[in-house]
Amino acid sequence: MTPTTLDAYKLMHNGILAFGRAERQGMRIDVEYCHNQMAKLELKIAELKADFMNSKVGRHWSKCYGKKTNINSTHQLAYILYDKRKIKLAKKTPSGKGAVDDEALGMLNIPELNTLLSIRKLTKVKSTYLMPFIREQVNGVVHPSFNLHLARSFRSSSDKPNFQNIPKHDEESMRICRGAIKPRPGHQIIEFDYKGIEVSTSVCYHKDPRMKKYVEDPRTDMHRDMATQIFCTVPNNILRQAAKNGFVFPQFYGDYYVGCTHNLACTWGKLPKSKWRSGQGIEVKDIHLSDILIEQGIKSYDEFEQHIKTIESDFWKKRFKVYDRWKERWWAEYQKRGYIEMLTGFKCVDIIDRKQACNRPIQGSAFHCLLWSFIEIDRIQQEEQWNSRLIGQVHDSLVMDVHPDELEYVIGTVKRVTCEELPKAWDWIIVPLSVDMEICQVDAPWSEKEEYHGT
DNA sequence: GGAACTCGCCAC
DNA sequence: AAACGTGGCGAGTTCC
Repeated sequence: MTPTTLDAYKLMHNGILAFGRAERQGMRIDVEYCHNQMAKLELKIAELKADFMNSKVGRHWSKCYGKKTNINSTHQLAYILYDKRKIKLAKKTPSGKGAVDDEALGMLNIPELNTLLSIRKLTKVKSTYLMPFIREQVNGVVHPSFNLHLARSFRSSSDKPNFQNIPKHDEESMRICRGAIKPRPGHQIIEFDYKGIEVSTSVCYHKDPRMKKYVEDPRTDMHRDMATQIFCTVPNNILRQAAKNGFVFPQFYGDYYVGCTHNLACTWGKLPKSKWRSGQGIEVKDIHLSDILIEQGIKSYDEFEQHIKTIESDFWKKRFKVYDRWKERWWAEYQKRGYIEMLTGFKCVDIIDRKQACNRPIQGSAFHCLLWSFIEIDRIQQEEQWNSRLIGQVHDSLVMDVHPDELEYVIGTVKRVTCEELPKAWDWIIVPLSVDMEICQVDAPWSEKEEYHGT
């Protein structure tokens, strides 16, 4: 039952064939829509650009660069802001120069820079998504590649066009980009995604009883508990999300309290890196975050950092101490043997550091769960000659183009394969699995997706 | 004229 | 001791 290297090989082999069929199937692109959206974006970008060039920074810029002024150039912008206008660096790039990314510009508090951020966002949508969709489509269909031989974590990657990074969280970008992707006529797009598959997979390695409980018992909620501890209040969904994306996942990936504090305070809590006053930060039930934390004796960013340091220590040394010990053992074993062995049968022979040694088996095996399911659903879809088709995959989710008459049957089959048959095939899976679903109406583009709870 | 680099940003 | 894991890719720039 424990997969061997031969099993691992077969997973790759069958995975490539299944992905090949999805690639050949491809997905419809509404080319006319793309052209219309691009025209709209160009107009908006031109307006915003005119605004910006009329501002103080904009005029200074064109005075320095004349005809060579390029609003897309980060180098030029950094030169104008930091060398010409002598603005104090808000932030540095990894190589130590003045940063001009979203966060850095936000911190400078110069109104026209917000215009620049809007321009960047729209330009990104146009040149990274809409233009490649048009470039890559053949007769209105794109055929994204899904690669199994590139990611060192044994995940997949996707290119030409990349199907795995289409905007989802920013509502406006999501609407424009996913609005271009449509099902075949008379069909509908459905996406199934494994709920918390990386956390579940990690439990299969370290078997931490407290994390196992969180994964097994639907009445418990790890992210909500962490949000309660971090923000010292009954958390709403925004704070829960903040705890999840600003603390829990970064901690799993190897971040530490300094980085997490920055995530939680600046990115999510909208709190400054200073002493806090009443009325700062996001609002939670009519109360500002700063007031909640000040009430608890956390009166400044530095005190919040100490608070998070304590929580980090509690997280690894008490709450999930079995997971913590597993990381030590796992790293020691890698150092001794020179490779790590995944529960899916893969040997990862590579020069890696501690974080990579602990992350790869988890990320890799979590993806292998999806891959196994993809292969099996692909097999059934052929054998039973479905009209519905697998068309893509995003690490922990699979995307299908389904005929409405087959919808209920497809959902039943996918749920059975992903949540029942997979754990039967791999007995190392010691936690229950579940999937969430998003579905679009017949003929509707992917932007119209909605959570689905039927059957 | 292309390779290689930096920076920035999208996804999980 | 140091400090976020895995990808793709566009745009600008520099080097050869």
